[in-house]
Amino acid sequence: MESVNIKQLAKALNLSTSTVSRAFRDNSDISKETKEKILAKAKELNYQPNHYASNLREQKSKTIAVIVPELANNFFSQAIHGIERVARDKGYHILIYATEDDYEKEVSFIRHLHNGRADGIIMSVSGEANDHTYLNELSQKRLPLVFFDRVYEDIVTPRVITNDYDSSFAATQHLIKQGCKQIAYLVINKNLSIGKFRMQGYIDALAKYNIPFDDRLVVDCTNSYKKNETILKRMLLDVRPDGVFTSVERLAFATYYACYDLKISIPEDLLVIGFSSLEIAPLLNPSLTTITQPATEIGIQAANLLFKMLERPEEINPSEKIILNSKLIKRRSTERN
Amino acid sequence: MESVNIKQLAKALNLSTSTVSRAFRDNSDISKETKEKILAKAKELNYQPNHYASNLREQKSKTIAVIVPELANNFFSQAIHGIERVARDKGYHILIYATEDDYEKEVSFIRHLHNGRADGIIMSVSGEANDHTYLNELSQKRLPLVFFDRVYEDIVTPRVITNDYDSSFAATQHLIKQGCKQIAYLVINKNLSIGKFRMQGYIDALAKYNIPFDDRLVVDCTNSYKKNETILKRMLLDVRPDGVFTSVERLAFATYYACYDLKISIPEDLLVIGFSSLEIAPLLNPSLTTITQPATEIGIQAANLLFKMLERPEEINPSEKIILNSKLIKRRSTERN
DNA sequence: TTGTAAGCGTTATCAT
DNA sequence: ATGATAACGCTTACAA
Repeated sequence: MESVNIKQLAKALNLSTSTVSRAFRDNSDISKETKEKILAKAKELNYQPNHYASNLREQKSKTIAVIVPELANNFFSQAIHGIERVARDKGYHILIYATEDDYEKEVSFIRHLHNGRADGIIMSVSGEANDHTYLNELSQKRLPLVFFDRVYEDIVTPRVITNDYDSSFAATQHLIKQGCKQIAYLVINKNLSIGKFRMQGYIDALAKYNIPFDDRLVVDCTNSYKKNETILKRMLLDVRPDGVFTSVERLAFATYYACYDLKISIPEDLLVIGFSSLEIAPLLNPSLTTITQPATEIGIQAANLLFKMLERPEEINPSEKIILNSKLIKRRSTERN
Repeated sequence: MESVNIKQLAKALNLSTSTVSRAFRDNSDISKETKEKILAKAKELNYQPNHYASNLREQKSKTIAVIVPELANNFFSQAIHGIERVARDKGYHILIYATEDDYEKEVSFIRHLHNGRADGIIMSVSGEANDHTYLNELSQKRLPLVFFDRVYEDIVTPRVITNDYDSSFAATQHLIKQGCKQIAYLVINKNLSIGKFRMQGYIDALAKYNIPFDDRLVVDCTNSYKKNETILKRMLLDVRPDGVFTSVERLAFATYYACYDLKISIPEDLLVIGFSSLEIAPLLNPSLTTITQPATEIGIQAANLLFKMLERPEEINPSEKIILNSKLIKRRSTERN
């Protein structure tokens, strides 16, 4: 890159670098004339202030890092979309990191972000391990962090989550009211906060309606399509549930596929409901009853929270928690004829 | 951020900053002992070399920028996923920019990237304007650029695309062989290269089977759900096509919604085929026949191309073009009973 | 093998 | 209103 720097621009104008620099920041004293002259010449020579130099000098990067478990995922891509909008408005740049649910990667990303690359972090955690102390390094060094959706309960930092317990309760209750007695609960990571809260809602709803809790109906799934297929098919055949509640979108799809294969028809033989951010849930066969999280809004709020931390840290309560409501949208997959 | 810098680390070890610096880059001469001592202390003090200082010094950022029209989109999120994997392997960071099909934003992003923030750009263009000369500034300054999927034909730079013409031809031919005589072609931006190639495939396939081309069957859609609904419903009622070919995933969904509303049944009354990266196309009602682009692979190849440009620029032909094949996957939406 | 010192491109402080 | 200069944290000749 043979790009123009401030010195060359200054020389071309017979001015000092300080004057030129001032032209690019509004505050300082500078005559309108020279400022205009400078900006014109800058455009002509295609001058862009080098961000690395500025960042080094100013000790901030105008950049935030977003860490998510995966990118090719409706929920996260919508959330990132929300974050992007807010960040763009503020003139911030966004670095993206995907952990692929790998704890090592998560730690490594976080560690490396401590070098000034980003002014703050918005993260949905991988949840694959129990030692989150490395995160406390963040708070020591005051690199602001906001969690969204998937959080670590033992780390104190602002977060944006949804009313998972209530939604789960409502979802389970909905199945019960539709006549289900044997409701399977599909989960990927029971240890994750989200897994726990969602599961508790399920358990409590069963209890409320005096439906006995059955171990075999709580199904631990994985991130592998194939394994899930095996696990699910076995469960569907062995335990014969009349309802399935999936704590994660992907598992609802897996259930559909399994049912197609096994000629179990939804909703005649089995009712299905799931957490999902899928916009085309109405187009599924049958249309899928969902608990829909306001994914974009979650991203927006998380970003707003982070910027509040950056701009007015004193106003932020470290245990601030924004809770948004998911919506239960009833569709054919839970309709009793 | 009160983080440790190289000076403090050096002082803590009674060494010079240069020695410490050397410990973090493999090439230089340094004794194993001191190196280990340094790395140990660095870990203890949680030292991370400041990237902005390094970047400034080395004149490179180990960062690439990815510019896409939208984030909450199957195709782009899969492509970004592919890019991410490659970049991560190379130790690069990724900046994300969404143009929302706004030409101004595209220009602004590109312009601002000329300040050293990124070493290269991977972009799928917005296609909203005809003046792309600003992009030539890139090649003057040698900020490497790779296009993927949506490209500007008049800019010479490496690109990764799919065999759009062939796929379109095949899709149209498929509909014809299924008995369609009145095939609508739904497009969002006819001027975009992708729009053109895909449309040409459609036109040529019609010609091959002596089906007259009908203006009214080429439907210009927008990015607005509502407007598309109106446009589509009117077309479906007025022109009464027996087949619909959508050049973009979203328009296939729009067609489904419109058909549901109008009680037009797919595939009995209307066959539908569309470009789409939707992984759950088999779950739609009816399952959707798709031309599926290898989205993740496109991202991977685009990233590989960019890194080749960065690492061995002399080996790269500026008009290099990688063409990947999409797959026509037949499903219920184009089945004649 | 290690240390010294210059410089990457900016911006802030202090003069003028 | 403008200019000179030091400093941000790091890397790399060059010197020792």
